[in-house]
Amino acid sequence: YGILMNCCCRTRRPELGLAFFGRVLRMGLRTNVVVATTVLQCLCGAKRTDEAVDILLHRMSELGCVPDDFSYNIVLKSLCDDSRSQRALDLLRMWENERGVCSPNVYTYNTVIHGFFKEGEVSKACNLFHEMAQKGVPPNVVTYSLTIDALCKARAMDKAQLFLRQMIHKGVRPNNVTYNVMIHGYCTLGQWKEAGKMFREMTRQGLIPDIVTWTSFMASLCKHGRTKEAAEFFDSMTAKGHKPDLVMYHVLLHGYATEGCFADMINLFNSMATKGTRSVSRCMDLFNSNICTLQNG
DNA sequence: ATAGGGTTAG
Repeated sequence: YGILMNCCCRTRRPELGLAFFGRVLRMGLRTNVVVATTVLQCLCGAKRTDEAVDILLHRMSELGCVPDDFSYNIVLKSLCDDSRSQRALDLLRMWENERGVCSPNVYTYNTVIHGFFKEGEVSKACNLFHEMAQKGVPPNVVTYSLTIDALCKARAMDKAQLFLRQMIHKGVRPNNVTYNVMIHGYCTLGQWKEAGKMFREMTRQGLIPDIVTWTSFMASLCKHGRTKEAAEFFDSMTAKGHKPDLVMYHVLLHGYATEGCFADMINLFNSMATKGTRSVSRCMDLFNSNICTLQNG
């Protein structure tokens, strides 16, 4: 019945899963941590976080199963998504004090750090960043990436750059996400030259820019009144058979709309039905030449 | 079974 619960949860019918779970309990069937955690996922997916907290803290032990790290992390994420990261931190503290079989792991810290950054609680996020390392949970590529992202969004590109160097120094390899947030940060500020540097560093590491790299590049062009260049980039992409996704269309459509290019909008709208491929790896040279053009112009 | 990146509308 765990599988059935999971289905209810994933098909966005949490109430079905919960009703079913209630029946299972009334029938006197035993449950275990995995199934109980699926119930937590159901509740959190239905934005019923408080009930999930209640089950986590009280009902699970009544049912004879001890919450594990997955159970906690799912509820913590839900609290953070509700912009209640401080409540999440309180729960994390309770968990630590229980001194049970498991303790907060890298997922836990990443979840709450991300929550604090999202709420603008920068110092609380930074405190946790330092705390996790002290407690023997080293920050990983996700921790660094979300921290760098927060710095970029605060327009603190120098600090973001320092964190990037620090992670490399500590042996944590940046990935696409890491470089994408850096490139996005520089492009947003119109610092095309710096963005180009990041792009080259990224490819030098053997990383292949993806649809997110291209989309944020195009969006920045549009925001700087250079929709025409974004459109050219887009056209050369599609001409090579790469299939843009919905977000990319939105970006360009919005760019056209802003500049009053309604005929182009209609054309693009009609071409959305055209087929293409998903691969974007061959866009690298395109991006490179675009960046070069921008630097020279 | 859990964590991070791109867009728009209002």
